[in-house]
Amino acid sequence: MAIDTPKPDSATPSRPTLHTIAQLAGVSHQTVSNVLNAPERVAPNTREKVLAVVERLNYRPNSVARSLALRSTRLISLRVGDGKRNEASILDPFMRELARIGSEHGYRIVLDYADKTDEAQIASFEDLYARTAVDGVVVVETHVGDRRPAWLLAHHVPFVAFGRPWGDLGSPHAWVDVDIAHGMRLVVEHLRGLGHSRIAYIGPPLDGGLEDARFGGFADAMAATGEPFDDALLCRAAEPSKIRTSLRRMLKTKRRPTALACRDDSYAVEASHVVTDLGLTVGGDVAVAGFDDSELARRAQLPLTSVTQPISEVAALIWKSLLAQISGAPAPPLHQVIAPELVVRASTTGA
Amino acid sequence: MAIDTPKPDSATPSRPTLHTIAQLAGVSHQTVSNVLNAPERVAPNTREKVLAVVERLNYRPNSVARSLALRSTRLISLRVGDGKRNEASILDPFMRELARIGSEHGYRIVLDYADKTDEAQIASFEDLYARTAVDGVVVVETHVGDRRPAWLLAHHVPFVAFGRPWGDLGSPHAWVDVDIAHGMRLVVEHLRGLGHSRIAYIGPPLDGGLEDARFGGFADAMAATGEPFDDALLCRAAEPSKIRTSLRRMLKTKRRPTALACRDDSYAVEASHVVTDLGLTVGGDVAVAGFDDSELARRAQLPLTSVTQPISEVAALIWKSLLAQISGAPAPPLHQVIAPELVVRASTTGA
DNA sequence: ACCCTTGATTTGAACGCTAAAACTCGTTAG
DNA sequence: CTAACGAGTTTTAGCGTTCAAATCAAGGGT
Repeated sequence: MAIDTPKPDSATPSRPTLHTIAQLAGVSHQTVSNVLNAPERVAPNTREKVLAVVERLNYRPNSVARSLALRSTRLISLRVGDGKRNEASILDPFMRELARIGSEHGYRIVLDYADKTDEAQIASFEDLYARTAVDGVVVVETHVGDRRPAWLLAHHVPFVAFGRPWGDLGSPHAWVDVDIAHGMRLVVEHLRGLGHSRIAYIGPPLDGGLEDARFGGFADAMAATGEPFDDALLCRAAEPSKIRTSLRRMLKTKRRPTALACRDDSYAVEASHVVTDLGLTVGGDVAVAGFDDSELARRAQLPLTSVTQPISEVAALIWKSLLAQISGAPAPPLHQVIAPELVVRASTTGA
Repeated sequence: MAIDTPKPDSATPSRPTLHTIAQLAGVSHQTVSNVLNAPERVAPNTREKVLAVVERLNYRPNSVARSLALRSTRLISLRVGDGKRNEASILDPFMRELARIGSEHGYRIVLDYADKTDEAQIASFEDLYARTAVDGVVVVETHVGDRRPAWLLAHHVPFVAFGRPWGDLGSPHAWVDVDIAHGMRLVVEHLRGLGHSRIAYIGPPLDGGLEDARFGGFADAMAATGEPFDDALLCRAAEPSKIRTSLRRMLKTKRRPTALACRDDSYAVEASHVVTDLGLTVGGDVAVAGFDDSELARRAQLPLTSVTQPISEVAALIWKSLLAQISGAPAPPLHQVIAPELVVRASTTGA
């Protein structure tokens, strides 16, 4: 058995392989593999002998070769966009959290760039699938009429959606979502507890999905805790400038709201600006509550009462389901809503 | 030549391989490979024949097998942390931009979780290196005494740093950085142009690197454009609360500053709050300028004048250098500072 | 007619790993 | 005394590509 003549002095010293270790330890390559993957199969003293060499050369199995043999990349795809049109600020910390938890299981997140449209994302999935480039996918920003879950399901790609399947909660795919209605209820109960009865809702137009749930949660909680919601106190627009003018008008009316429940921190910040511009005080004259507990909320002039998105729990559940799907264990798909929590700050209680 | 008996009806239909295509097209697997990678080598009519099958089956070469044969993963590692301690907000859009540009070259960004310490990150590199898990690395948040570049250099790992090598600008590794001194000069010139002579600097303590450059750029520009910087107008602290008390005191003095140049938008937001708390107006009584042009700046009560971080250009240069290093082309390492631009908003010009 | 070239294609080996089958050899049972 | 066993180990055969060398067919020149 000829021993490879080592290359003279290549710039990049070639890394050791199973074969290298095997030769140095005087065993076969498979024994080395066993030491690493199924130590109980090999006799204690050969194990020691092999491990000594492994450690000396700081050997680690080549992950590409491993992926080929095992048909598993240990990579999960997460789509990113150009971030131009206000892609939810909650996604960045979520991404980190996914990466963090994944690393505990030997998995990594790979960023796949694609436009926001379902078609673009499905084209991306198609590519990843055909090339077996990832073991699974995390889908974010689900919406009404979302075509992605059906495609992934049809192609047996392991995936979990962050966001419920609008329209069909019983869809046979795994998803996790935050209980927005509950979050809104917490906001309403908090404001009611402070004595507010005229509470306005500030948000974007309905979309048949997420926005309906947010507003619906708010309206339901209003009805359940006292005087139901008064439509005159609705301020709904997509553009910040429209929000401003519309809210300004509302705040000038005789029976103006004493509290504003906002769709998210971004709207809440906008609303706060209007309040102070009118010479009113946030937290004093008008209570303002946001949603998401983003940096925006924490860093506002008067820190905003908000609702935390439990992204750690969401990420943990997503991994749990993903890993289960990948391992092929037959299990009922994950369908879970997680209750968020209220964070009370000065914007509702006053300074 | 026996044709594989197709498995009856496996749940996941196995994807076509080169071999599959070859059989259906009646050629050898290598010809199929050539059609895909070096079309000029194969006769036009066989090419057509093969392409027809490729398209019919929607075949794409398995990227793992390709990686193994080519010894290239087309993956670049970017470290992420838990985001707990305020990891620069500029990094999130930067990450997206890296992913976007990479996708144009068939490369992807993979998130590798590691603590902020150099040691933790080097341990991560070591692992990636030994397993040949990536083709290169993007290093961010360089600092004084950074141990990462030396390690990567010693192991011939292609990498580019976003951030100059503090202490040794001639270091033989590739880096890109934003010309912070120039950014500060733009701020100072802008404020001078508005007639301000008493301009304060608000920032964290010096660190011998980045912070010195920021403050130095400011002080130099001050000296170059009129009255040099007055040490009494320095407000330096790491904690937001200390910034607040210290700035409050400064603004109550007889010769208070009429403008505040801040280390970044985060400090600027903090400073703005102090200004309005004292009953003064931002943009009127006191001009406030930030740095980074982050969401915080755009969404402030009075939008902040700030300095844009040219992350698109930075990302583009990083890819250019990375790809060059990976291709092995001998080229002088990239050492480049990019000039940022000033974005004037109401916080300095008044509403 | 013969050899040499050229272009198109195929064959064989390699990339570095794992799974499964095959082999060794000291024990134990029949 | 031999057959069966089983723990430990090696051998063989992939995984799906690419690269390098080998083969083949068709001309072209002498």
